Amino acid sequence: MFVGATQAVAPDAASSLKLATWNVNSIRQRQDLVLDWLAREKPDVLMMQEIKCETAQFPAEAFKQAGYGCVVVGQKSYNGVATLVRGPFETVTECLPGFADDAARYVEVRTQGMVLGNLYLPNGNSGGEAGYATKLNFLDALTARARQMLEQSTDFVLAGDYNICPTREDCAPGALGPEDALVRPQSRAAWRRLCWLGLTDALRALHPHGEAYTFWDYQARAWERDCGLRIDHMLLSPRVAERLQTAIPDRAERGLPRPSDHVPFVVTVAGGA
DNA sequence: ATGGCACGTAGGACGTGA
Repeated sequence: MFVGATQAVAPDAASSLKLATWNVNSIRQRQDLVLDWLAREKPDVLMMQEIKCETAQFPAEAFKQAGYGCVVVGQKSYNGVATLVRGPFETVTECLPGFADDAARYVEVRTQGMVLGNLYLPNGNSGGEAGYATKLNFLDALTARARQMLEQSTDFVLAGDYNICPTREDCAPGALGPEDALVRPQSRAAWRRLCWLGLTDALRALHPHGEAYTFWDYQARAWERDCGLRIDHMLLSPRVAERLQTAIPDRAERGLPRPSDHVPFVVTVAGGA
């Protein structure tokens, strides 16, 4: 087979991999909305956060009928993550190595030749300084995990609700005070330490500037005023970053009835073949 | 500045979210 001139990599549904992350704010409240979205968008993988239920309460059967296998790490009332995968996969870990906390905030799967970490970072605004320290500890452990996978030459994506606005333009004017845990300098410094391992912020790699919010508060008519935040992210390891095609927050989802306060963030990468 | 909204746990308000 003749290999001709280099061709621009164009998004191609047949050969590209579609990955999504979405903080659903209770899967029991959002089940039908998520199923509708899956039927429309047909991602290969959906990483969900804040499912807010115990593992046994997760509607796994409904998603199975929609064509997805799932791994669920739930707990009562709060937190909880679940990853839906079309096609074969295996679970790598159901907790973040090096983070000593029983909160359900991390799950990792291997599929399509890469490791996909699904994470829900502590908000950091509750529990005083100890609560904030937990957020930084999680980021330290995540950074160590990323470093380990880089050393092993593993292709990976770290996706989820980071609860960090990386820069000023990721936070609408007046949306948060300067002391908020989502914008505190220490939070942003920890984000940069993670990125500086050599990871690529999928959204900013393709859209270096401008608003790309993924969250609008339920309060104060935040959606109507477009008073949003960019806090849901995907970080790509180097070889995955070279395959990056698109990165789009699905804003339309926020305007539907009874939405989550977060919208899906969708990234496509060229297929392995 | 003030948390005004939504969720789960309750079967009242309250903690949490960001």
